[in-house]
Amino acid sequence: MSYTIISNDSQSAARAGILSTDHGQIETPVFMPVGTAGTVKAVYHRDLESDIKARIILGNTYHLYLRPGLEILKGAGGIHKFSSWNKPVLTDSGGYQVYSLSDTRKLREDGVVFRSHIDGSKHVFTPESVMDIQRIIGGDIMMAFDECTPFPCDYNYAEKSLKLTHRWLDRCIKHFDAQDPLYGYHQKLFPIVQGSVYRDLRTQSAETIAEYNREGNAIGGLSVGEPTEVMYEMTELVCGILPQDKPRYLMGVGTPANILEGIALGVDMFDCVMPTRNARNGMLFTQNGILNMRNEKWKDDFGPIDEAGTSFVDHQYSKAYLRHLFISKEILGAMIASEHNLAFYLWLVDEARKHIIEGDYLQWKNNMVKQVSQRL
RNA sequence: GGGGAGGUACCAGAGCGGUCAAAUGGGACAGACUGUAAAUCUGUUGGCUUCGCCUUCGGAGGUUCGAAUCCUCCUCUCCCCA
Repeated sequence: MSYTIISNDSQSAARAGILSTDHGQIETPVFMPVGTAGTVKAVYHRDLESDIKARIILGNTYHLYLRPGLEILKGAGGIHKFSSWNKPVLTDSGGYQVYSLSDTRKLREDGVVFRSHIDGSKHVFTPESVMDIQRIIGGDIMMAFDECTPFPCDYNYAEKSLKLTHRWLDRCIKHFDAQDPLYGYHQKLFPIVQGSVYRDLRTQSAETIAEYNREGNAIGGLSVGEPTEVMYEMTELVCGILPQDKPRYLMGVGTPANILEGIALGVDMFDCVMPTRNARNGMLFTQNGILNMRNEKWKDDFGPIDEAGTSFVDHQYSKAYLRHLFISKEILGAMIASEHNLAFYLWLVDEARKHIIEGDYLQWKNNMVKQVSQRL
């Protein structure tokens, strides 16, 4: 895997690049649709590839480990073959589940004891076992096992958690480097910066992670409820420390505006459930703003879903029809909205890339942030 | 013609003398959602000058300090028998 920067923006930290993997090249900045359980919910792989133009998708260690389980994944020959997705995959480590499933897990030095949310059974995740599991899942990019700290989070806990995450990182790297991939293509490991909302902890973490000099680096523990300005502040701080020549991945972010701001701060990769989850709940993101498709005002709007949209769904279906589908709780509504939102997100990062290369990113971004944040 | 059951908020449907502007569903409307335990969750849903007041439980009277709840008549619906 290699990362090549094509263009650096002169007015911001934004850059355009190409990340190469054995399953293909990823032009950055990029948005990675989330496919937790081996599926980007409600979207065909066919559409993900040709209509949405997804360049890489996510899978989740915790969820795939519980279902279908390692035997099946191994038997299938990894997640690409199992799900018939031949482009790159990034697997999250389960560190987010340490946060989101905090009611059903116990944190220890060695690792985390989880209670399965499916059947209550007990499972232990250690940095080593999480590396092994991600080898079996077979993602092109694997993530270090960390604790995503909650917000708010007091300083003492944030510091303690950060140190644990760093010790785990060291174990992840040692174990990862001692193992070969199982399916004949390369896998890379990205470490994750933590440190909550504290500048000194973030600095310390970013410096620690920079020293490992891995193929890419991630920023975690943000977009968990902290003020947006704090998220930007931490991102800027960390991007200033992480290696310039390696891709930076801001985990779990975010809204279209968050992504555009993140790019300006030097982030190359994003993922978020928002375009898919919110789509299933009736929310559409467009370059002109946000729509709640359940709202009564769309009931007789027979115009296209999004005149400026790049997906076929934008022109094939009307707002009135899509509203009807949501009001009627028809599955097709979730499918159309998910496809639209993802196509929009991919369009957005693609436009960002063009403007970085053309040299007017900042100006374009400032205008676009205003547009996409409007409520329609 | 005879016998029986019943008419409650947008719909269905509890309530059967005061704690009822009226349970619960559904529908409608609005909001939330950021490395997915989410096709989920939350709020509102008679009116108003909204810590209170006014008008509501088929219609009209009546009993009572007090009625959606009891009585009388009217009216409408459904079921059974002829």
